[in-house]
Amino acid sequence: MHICMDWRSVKFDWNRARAFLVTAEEGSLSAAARALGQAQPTLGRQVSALEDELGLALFERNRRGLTLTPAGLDLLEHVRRMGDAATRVSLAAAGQSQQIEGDICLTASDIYAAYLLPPIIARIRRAHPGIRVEIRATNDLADLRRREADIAIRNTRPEDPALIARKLRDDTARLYATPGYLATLPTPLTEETLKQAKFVGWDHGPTYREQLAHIGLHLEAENFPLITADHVVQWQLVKQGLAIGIVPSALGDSDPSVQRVLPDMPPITFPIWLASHRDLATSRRIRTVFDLLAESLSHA
Amino acid sequence: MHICMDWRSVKFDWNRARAFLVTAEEGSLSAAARALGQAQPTLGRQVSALEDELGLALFERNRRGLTLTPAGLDLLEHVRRMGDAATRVSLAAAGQSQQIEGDICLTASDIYAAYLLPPIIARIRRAHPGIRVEIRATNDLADLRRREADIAIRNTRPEDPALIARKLRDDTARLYATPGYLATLPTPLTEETLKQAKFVGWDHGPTYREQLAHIGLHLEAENFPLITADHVVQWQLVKQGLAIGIVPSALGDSDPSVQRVLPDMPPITFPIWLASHRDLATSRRIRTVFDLLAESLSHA
DNA sequence: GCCAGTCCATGCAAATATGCATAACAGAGA
DNA sequence: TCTCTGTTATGCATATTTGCATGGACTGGC
Repeated sequence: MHICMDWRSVKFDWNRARAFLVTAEEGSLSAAARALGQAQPTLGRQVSALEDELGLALFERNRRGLTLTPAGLDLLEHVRRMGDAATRVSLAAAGQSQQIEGDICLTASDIYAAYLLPPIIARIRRAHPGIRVEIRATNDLADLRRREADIAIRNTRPEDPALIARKLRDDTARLYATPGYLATLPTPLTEETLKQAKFVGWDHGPTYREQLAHIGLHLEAENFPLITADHVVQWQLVKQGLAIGIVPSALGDSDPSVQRVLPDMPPITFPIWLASHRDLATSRRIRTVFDLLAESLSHA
Repeated sequence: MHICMDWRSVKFDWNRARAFLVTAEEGSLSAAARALGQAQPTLGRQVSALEDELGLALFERNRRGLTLTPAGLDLLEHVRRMGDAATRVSLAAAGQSQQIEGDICLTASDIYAAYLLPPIIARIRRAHPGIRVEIRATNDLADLRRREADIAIRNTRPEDPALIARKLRDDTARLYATPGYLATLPTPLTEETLKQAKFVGWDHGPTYREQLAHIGLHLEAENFPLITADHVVQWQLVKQGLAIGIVPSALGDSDPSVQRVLPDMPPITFPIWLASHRDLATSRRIRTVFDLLAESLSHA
């Protein structure tokens, strides 16, 4: 420790710096307020107070919002570093926490979150009522480095070395449709006649078709009149009898309103991975949930 | 900007992190409160609140003070990074400031601060009444990187590349004593007979004697019955007629109560440097004071 | 041209944090 | 042993900050 360290440079209100950071990153006071769970006037006043404190205009106030001044832009760079350090503080703190009680945030693809996770969440809640679980259902990979979630369930191998990951098992998905829809197709149904059927697709690109080509189904763009990146919507469309869709076997088989298309066709297989930030692994709560998830998910 | 960045990891109260940092660095809540200009209960409550927020014990509360827990120690490391970033924010902000009004902190050796600086400060205040000047009189080099001061007057060449430095001129110091004291010495006074005189020294080490050896005066430890690192005290001892001391020529010559010892002896010379942090050079206020100091100090 | 949706600024009441005064306690030194 | 200086904790009155409910201004779509 320094003999007589003075904290002149550290005396300014750090929360105001945070307000500035989030406002600048989010682009508006209102958005920042939403992100931070505070009121918009609060953020506005905090930013103004910071400007007064530093004697510096950080934003230019237009009618239509705020734009950073050059000074603000320069400062933002430094405040970002502060934010990064804050993230690491938070990570380390969560990792140190040995309490079972507290919040935990899981992320999974929408369909896993909707149909696979709920019974497991119930089990977690039963075992540890002190844990509050937040579920982030999204198909883009949440950034665990930035702590957008504590634990992620993914279907690809996480490559980030900052993460610890465990492969649980391989899951399978198959083609499903309602009997009503299948009746509209030519019989007998083969991989060849299936080319006249309609499918629900992921996206407009070719990746989905390539996936299907893997299991011997060569389709064209015309086969995909319905496109949605949301798997739950996909599943509901299939249940409505509008098209054939790829659905996780566990979900498809458990619903009597649909049946497998070409039951003898090999399924699509994909891995189930569980991932968490390395620094969080020391947290008792996160460890507990991680293990419970692993245990629950690994046997199909 | 990320599509839907969430600020979960940034939501915790940053001021509490600051409270923790300063408390840990200063060693006690009271010291931290003093350093931060807040009340001790405030710091205590902020730290407690942080502990609650993180669900983590950071300090062990003894009756006699606080000691970091292992978790606190681990966290401190990360919070330090936040503090460093905060320092840089402050530096950048100060550098961006184009206001003349505001605070500025100078540092100089005690004797320069006491006898050289005041008239120059008066000049600064006359020219720019909006500037408030704080003077940090200390003989250890203030750390400009940590912004313990904005501008430093030093007698050695600043080597830190983060600083901008300007050599103003060489200053001289000579041996002074009161006529009364000199009368007690053998006559005629020569470099040889001077070996029987007493001197005021800096420290117990040999550096002071080496300085004197440079100008042809070879003395022993016995010549230094008075030791003080404080030059102002040194000067007062000389004026009391207790011993011979090295005093900046400007100061010694201006005081009729003392006179040069061996007037023909070459003076000790040392440079006067002005230094400031590179990031601060863009500040109009600091630039202004820097230039004023340079102008005032460069002609003897 | 109007309407819905977005943004920021301001007034005011309620919640929150702060500072002061004080208590209780531990060690150093006379 | 007693004082003196240092620490942290607590009660309470006061400042400060916050959130809610507005108002005003702009954009884009119909």
